[in-house]
Amino acid sequence: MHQPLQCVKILHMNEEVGLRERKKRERRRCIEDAAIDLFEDHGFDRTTIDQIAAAADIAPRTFFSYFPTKEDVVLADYSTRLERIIDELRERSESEPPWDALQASFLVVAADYEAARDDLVRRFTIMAANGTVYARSLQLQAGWEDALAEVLRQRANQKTEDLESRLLASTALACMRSSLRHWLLTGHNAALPALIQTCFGQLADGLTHSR
Amino acid sequence: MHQPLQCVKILHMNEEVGLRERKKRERRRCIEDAAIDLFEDHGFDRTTIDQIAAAADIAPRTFFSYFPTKEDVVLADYSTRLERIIDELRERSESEPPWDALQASFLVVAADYEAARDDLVRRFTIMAANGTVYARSLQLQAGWEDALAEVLRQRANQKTEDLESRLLASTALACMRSSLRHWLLTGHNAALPALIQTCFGQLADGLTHSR
DNA sequence: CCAGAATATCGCAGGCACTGCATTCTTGCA
DNA sequence: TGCAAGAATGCAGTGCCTGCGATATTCTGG
Repeated sequence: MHQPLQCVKILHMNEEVGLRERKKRERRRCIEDAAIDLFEDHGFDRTTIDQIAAAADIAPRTFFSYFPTKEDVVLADYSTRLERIIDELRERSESEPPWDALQASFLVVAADYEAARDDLVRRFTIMAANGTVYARSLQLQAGWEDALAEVLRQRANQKTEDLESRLLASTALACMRSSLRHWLLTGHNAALPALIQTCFGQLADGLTHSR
Repeated sequence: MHQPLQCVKILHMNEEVGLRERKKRERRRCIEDAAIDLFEDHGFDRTTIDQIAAAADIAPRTFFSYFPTKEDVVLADYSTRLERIIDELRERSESEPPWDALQASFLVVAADYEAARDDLVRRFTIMAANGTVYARSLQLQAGWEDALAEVLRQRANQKTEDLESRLLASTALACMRSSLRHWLLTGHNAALPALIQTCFGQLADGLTHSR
């Protein structure tokens, strides 16, 4: 119904990236860079919105039209990556076992993590050092857990919220967090996808035979 | 006052519960009750510290000598329960497989949850309805995950932080959250320990054969 | 029982994140 | 070019949270 119309609109926007849209993206990036520099130099807590605004050459009020909270500057495109996992999962065959589908979906995005390695390490380092930033990231992950569980529920033709889908989504995210943490702590030299695969594999085989 | 001096002294020496300590606990409980009533009636966001203080008959400033943040009133004794899981895990034989030990430790505390059912349901309901409270609970859980992983690491005689211990701790907490959520959504009629056992069992057997 | 030590409560001033609203400026389009 | 949409800004205000100094309460040793 609205599908054709939407396509036209999207195409139109992609062809002509107006000055307005371009400036908005530039400024957003500018705020991110300025903020992350300040966070690294003086710490997250000791950096104020006013300081970020000054460094990014915007009015303090303007900051909040780009990011809802100070924490979200660090997480920024975090959300788009996780949304991609969900898209990936939706496109996979329903005949595939749910855990396999989850693993495959996470691995696709994990490969991208390697590409933007340095930038991600900076952000994750700030996140690991500050409780409120980490709390915010967990809060966002809770939202994605809901979305993941919902997709899994539909795949299994469950009518109501079921424990199994929730558990699968929750453990998948646990795999991701554990892998990311280990990746950071070990100097992010190992391949992230391999770590994730290890975690998913462990849970696939069962934890009774662990160790 | 009405009691003989000797009794007071004996009580003090044996239990160390002076008037000071007793009043502190009473007031803490009083603040919790007042706050939770207000949260239920007007919502967490629409309740201010000043309102809580007025209802609990204390100065607003005093609130923060009992709770570090507004969110923590809802979570209150949450932390002591999770600490008990860690104590339980420490006392278990090291020959026991880690996942079995984790399951047993969580089940012990889950039984207590049933005892304080109504109070917990009130708190969890507020938590489920408010993002910042849930975020705070996840932040606290992250701390317990660290502690759990550390105990598991020592059990396995690992020298440095290892991926396996972290994954075990993380998935165990995922089991707990999933179970609690399902318990709440289904009208908290089912036995919580049974739900937790289901989750742990699923992961013990392996997720490849899921569904 | 009573001073002084230890500790709790309280009031005050202030910092900072975040919001709503009204105004001004920039950009897109006819 | 002129007008409508949207972005940036300034301002005033709310509310959480903190440090500090003053006051009140409880504990302890004599």
